[in-house]
Amino acid sequence: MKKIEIIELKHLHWKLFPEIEDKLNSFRKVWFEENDERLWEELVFCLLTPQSRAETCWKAVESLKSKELILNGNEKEILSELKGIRFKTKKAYYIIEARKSFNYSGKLKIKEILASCETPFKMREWLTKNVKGIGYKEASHFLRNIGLGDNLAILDRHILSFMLDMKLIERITLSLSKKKYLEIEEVLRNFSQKIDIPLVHLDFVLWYLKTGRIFK
DNA sequence: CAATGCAGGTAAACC
DNA sequence: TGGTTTACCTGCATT
Repeated sequence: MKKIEIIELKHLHWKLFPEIEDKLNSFRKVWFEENDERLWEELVFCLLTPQSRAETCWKAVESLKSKELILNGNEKEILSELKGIRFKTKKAYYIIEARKSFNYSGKLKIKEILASCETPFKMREWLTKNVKGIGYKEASHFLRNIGLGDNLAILDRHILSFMLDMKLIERITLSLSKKKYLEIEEVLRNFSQKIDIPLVHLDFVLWYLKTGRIFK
């Protein structure tokens, strides 16, 4: 990716702002208007995403839905729908484990549990502690996708290499501990204020710069 | 074509 | 105890 100038970022953001807001509003509807099944689909998607293509993961989620396996399929059945997804054996296991942990006498209870956490920040803590396969990056991704990610950073490889370019961080480490994640997130939060682009918008702006598209 | 390198992470093992 | 390394596993681009 070519060197990005801050002025260019601001300009780009101004141009993309309405589209990004539309997208964010559609995410917000998930939390405020949709049911637990819909939240579960997003969580499954985020469990599949690491090191795999978003498009392939969406197809897998759609396939699980259409075959009515996403709520009831066993590990083997779920696995059979995860074609093309990296670490699928482990991910099928994570999906089963997560579904069990949200299951209260046959009913999924995600919204209620998250709501009891009170803030998105605490929800993220809860998710990383209680859902195997979900770390800070994917928890932030999930919360963003259901409309609660306004003050969270999704520190993926692209964002980190951007931060490196901008000299916001010194190096990219192989894995981020909780402490490190929160530190770097705070740096990006401050940067987003400085350049007057909301933290949750930054991800889309950079993605657009790289791919020419808003949606990911 | 085969070999190689490396992706939009996380948990667990390892000092 | 906490930072660092490794296993997980496959598709795809590059050589």
